[in-house]
Amino acid sequence: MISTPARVRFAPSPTGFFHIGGARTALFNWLYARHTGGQFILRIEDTDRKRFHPDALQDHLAGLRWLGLDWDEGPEVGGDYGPYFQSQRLSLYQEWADWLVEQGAAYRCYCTAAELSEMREQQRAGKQKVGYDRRCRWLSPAERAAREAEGRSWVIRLAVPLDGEVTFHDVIRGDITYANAELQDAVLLKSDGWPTYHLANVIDDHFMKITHIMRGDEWLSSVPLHWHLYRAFDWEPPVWAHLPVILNPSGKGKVSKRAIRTPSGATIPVFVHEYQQMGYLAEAVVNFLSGIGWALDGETEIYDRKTAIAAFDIHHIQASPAAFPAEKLEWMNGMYIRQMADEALLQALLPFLSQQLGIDAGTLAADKRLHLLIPAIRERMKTLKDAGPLIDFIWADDVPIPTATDLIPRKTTCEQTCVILQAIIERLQGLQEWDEAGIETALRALVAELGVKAGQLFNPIRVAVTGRRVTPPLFVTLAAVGRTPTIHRLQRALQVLGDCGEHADH
RNA sequence: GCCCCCAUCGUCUAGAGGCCUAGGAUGUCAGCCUUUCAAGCUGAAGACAGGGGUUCGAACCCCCUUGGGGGCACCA
Repeated sequence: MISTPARVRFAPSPTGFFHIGGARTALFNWLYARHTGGQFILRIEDTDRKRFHPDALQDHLAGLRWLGLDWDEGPEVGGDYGPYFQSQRLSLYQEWADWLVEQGAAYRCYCTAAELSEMREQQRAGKQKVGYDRRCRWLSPAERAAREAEGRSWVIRLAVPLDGEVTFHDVIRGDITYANAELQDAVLLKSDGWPTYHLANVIDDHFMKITHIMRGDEWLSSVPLHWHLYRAFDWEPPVWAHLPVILNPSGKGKVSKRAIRTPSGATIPVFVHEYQQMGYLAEAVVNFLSGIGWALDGETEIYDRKTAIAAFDIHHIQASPAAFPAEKLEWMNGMYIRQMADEALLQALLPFLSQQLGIDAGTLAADKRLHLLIPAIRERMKTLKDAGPLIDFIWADDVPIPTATDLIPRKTTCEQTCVILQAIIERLQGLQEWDEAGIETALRALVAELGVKAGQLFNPIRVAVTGRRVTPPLFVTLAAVGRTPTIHRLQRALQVLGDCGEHADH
């Protein structure tokens, strides 16, 4: 497919942390830029000084980098169309807002917050439509002069047409028509001289030569306003593509800014850095996110980003909202973990294990037991966080003393278990090499010699040595635990069983 | 309340009028494998919201209803 290089942007506002829904928007923009051989631009929309959060910018940059969504222009990399912080472009917005006023396409409004809220109050009381009544739009030059003389502050509002309608095109949804009468004379420049989103995004997209706007569907209703702005400036609007919102997994309501709620009542985090901290792989998250609102071919679920880039098509993005498929991410992350090479998995695991086990990462990296265990636990993990609880007993000074109930297999008596354990101890003590293969050979031979079922012999060992009923595969586990602790714990289990009279019925 | 958008298995999706007795995935359930738990393999149940049109023919086009979502700030 031949497409002209697109210039697209991701334009987060540093008022909060990088949200998983924002990551999907960023990803789609990035995929489209890479697909067309164009540019992915990162622009920081920091015009809300009240809600500014000092850590938000770094959180976004770190999150994008973690996901591997590299930007061609923006913070820390620069570019020919900067600055890429709106707070550094204020004079540009002011200049063009003034120009609009000169052209008669916008006007100064002197209403105070108190006046506006009183107006809304009255509208509600009178069951009228709530919205700015344009009282300042019709002010005479003398009235304006009077207000300015009073030293009243003002905002600049767009003078939208009072009748007629506007029809614009959205790639994903087709033509959409709004009646101008439904539109507000929106504020373009605030009284502090800072622009609102409406003004800033139109001006920046124009001067940054943005060709396609891909953003959340919550912006759809402000497009008519933007359309009028483009027309007032006599600028060509970019192509609009409004992405479907991501809903809660229940399908009820937009995913919140704080936590995702599952039908079972559990909550799932929403920030990109939380997914990283929870042990999700960036590649899995990217793969997963690409499948919300878009599909590679309708068949393939696991694919790398190169494949996604090659196939990404803006025209095949779904228009309907999608519930966040949380269980699918779990599965997919597990798939990615299973595909990792031992060494790569080990490296990915180190920070998590180090924290969970309280052991220095360097020490862990050099620990042969960990290397032994990696292949054994890989398919038991859904996230990188799952490894620790699976193997922590290896580094524990001691393990819980098992109960007789746990030690004695089904359809086996206490006496039989004791006999089996005794035989195991002797056999393991006499083992030449303490490694997985040697242990397995010896124990399987013992199963045959004693004429018992494999489980009758293996399960007591598992419980005795690890204190758990569920563990990684037995032989590699024993190899990792080591001979001395293994024998010791087996002997201790024998003591637990002690006088079998108490457990005779088992 | 007003405006706009949306509507395929529980969920993510394929489907651009005949390839559809609707495909894939996840989740669920069952069987196999098996030293536990997983993983893996096999199988099962599971959807075109409803009603009208248009057409020889509709999941796909139009209308209505219903349901869901989004927006109505000197926030983005």
